[in-house]
Amino acid sequence: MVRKDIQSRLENLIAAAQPGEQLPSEPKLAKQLGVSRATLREAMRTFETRGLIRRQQGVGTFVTRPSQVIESGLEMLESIERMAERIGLPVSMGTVEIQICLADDDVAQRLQLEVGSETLCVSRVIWAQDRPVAYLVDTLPPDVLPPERMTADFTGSVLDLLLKHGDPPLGDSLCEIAAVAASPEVARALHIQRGDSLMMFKAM
Amino acid sequence: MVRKDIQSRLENLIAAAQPGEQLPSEPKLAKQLGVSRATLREAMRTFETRGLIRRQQGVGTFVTRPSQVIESGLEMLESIERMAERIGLPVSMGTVEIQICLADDDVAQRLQLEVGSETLCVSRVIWAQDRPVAYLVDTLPPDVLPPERMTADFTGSVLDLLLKHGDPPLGDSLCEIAAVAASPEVARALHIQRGDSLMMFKAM
DNA sequence: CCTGCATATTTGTCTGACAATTGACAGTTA
DNA sequence: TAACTGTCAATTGTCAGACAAATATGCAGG
Repeated sequence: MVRKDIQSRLENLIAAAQPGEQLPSEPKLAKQLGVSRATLREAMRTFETRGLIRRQQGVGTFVTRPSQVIESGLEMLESIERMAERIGLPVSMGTVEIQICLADDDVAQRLQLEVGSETLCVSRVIWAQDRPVAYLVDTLPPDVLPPERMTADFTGSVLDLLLKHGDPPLGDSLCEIAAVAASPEVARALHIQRGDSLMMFKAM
Repeated sequence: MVRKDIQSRLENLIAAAQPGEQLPSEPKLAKQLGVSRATLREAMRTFETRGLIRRQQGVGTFVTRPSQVIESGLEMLESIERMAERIGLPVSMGTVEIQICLADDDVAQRLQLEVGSETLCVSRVIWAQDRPVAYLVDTLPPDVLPPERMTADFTGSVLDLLLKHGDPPLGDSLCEIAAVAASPEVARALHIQRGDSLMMFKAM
């Protein structure tokens, strides 16, 4: 249980460090923790995978700002952009895909439409610091929003748009999230492993 | 760009493998990919961190993709813990509340029970770093689990309990998450403002 | 059938070395 | 002076081989 030990010690070290701070070099850290450099590197690799540190050859290892995904849990309804703005994270939207979908059974019932009627499906990937953080699918009844407004300059979230247009969103809006296996298309868009479980947001 | 290369190749290899399948041993894989074992291990460590593989000393490396749609509801809790773990956030469970609820229309239909029959409702708050991130409600048919086992020492997740008792997870478990306004009781438990929007997990 | 026990296999860790990249600094030149 | 260049040190990335630890497997003996 050597690696796990130094992993927790490293965790504390990283947690105590300021964002952007440079960690000691690997040989120093390895000697300081009493493990070989290989073991230290494997532990460091986990933190790099988790996005806690950034390593650059010839420069050093630096502590990055911890992701705030968890904290978003309660304010999920708040737009991701707002959240990112609050914490100062650069967020960009990836490929925006707008399709006309036919309402299936479930959608039709929730939106009080007829099965097979046309709905507006807006799907997009949201990036934060070169990492995909969300794959968002919005299903809208076509009369809520004219499509030309979307295609024009669509930078905000659907929620923002709805708020801007004065529609009462909170009354009967429903957000359903399901853990689904990433389809090949989604996996490619997100650069994640196909089959990875991810959260799918179905907001109506 | 050696590690990244073999990382993508490994990604394909893992994606093509069946869940539970054993990968070739590290020396073989390293030779096959043309890298040293240390480099291979660092790449493998990333997959282990992401939960795609499981390694056991003396046994081997196995692909552990939980692509089962079953237990999707219970998986949600696991994904929260895993997500938090990936970011390095300590997650704990708050007040566990167990009630006998009467199945309403929706619940009865999903669990294939009669409307009004008794069900076991387990609700609890999940904390991550002193912040409530989820309010989770599990509804179980009463014959799945005797209540006295719950009240005794309930520290793990429902999933742990079910697995421990050897009960096969129901084939059509469902997880529904809705954004609801916090009721006064919930608001008090969460120490948030009444009326705040939060995510409610309904797992069956 | 079961119980030890030796053995092979596999992952975990260590050691030392070299390669690749980058930043800093002194030296050179227009 | 300002810009460019080459050298050097520091740091991460990769490599090779070895041994330790854990586990499964087959075998002998009860």
